[in-house]
Amino acid sequence: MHPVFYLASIGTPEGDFAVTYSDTGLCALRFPCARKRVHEGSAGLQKRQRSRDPNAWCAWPAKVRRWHAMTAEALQRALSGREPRCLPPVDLSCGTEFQQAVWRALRQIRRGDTLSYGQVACIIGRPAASRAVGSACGANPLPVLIPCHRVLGAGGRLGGFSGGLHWKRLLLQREGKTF
DNA sequence: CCCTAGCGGTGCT
DNA sequence: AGCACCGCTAGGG
Repeated sequence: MHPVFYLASIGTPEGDFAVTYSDTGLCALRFPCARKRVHEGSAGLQKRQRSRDPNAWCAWPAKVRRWHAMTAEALQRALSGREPRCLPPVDLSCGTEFQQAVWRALRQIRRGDTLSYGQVACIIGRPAASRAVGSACGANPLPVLIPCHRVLGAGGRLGGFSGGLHWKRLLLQREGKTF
């Protein structure tokens, strides 16, 4: 059974986000104007369908269309600093065990809260792996929705952000944090 | 502010 | 197996 991905985009005031669904859930989201392709280099993508093609859109399983509607609403809410009401099922299977452990931890950080990379490392039981936590955050396939922007450097430093620090600042600002 | 050493996961060769 | 990345951190100018 070959993997199937469904590609779409979500328009927001900040631009168009690209999203990808697998047959088990939402699996990737890219910031507007981010050139990097999702799942590049994988053996997958045998079959893919774009929302720009209305016929392809109609051919999407109902469940995926449902997920897409949920994702669009969640993204709008998250971008305006509110907590998403609900998310579609999420497919994080592209990550290693370590990365998935980090991503799970990130999902527990509530709006308006922040942790340091070191604190996340402690939470997942690898207190010396703060640097690796940073790498795992950078590999987060669902930025914004999995709030890697809520992880800061020790001592309240802003730290990094793969998608560009302006996004991190904006997201934190929308959640009432000043940077 | 800078620099350094030490750290752990990941991907490429 | 080795190695060069990295969204790190603590310590010392």
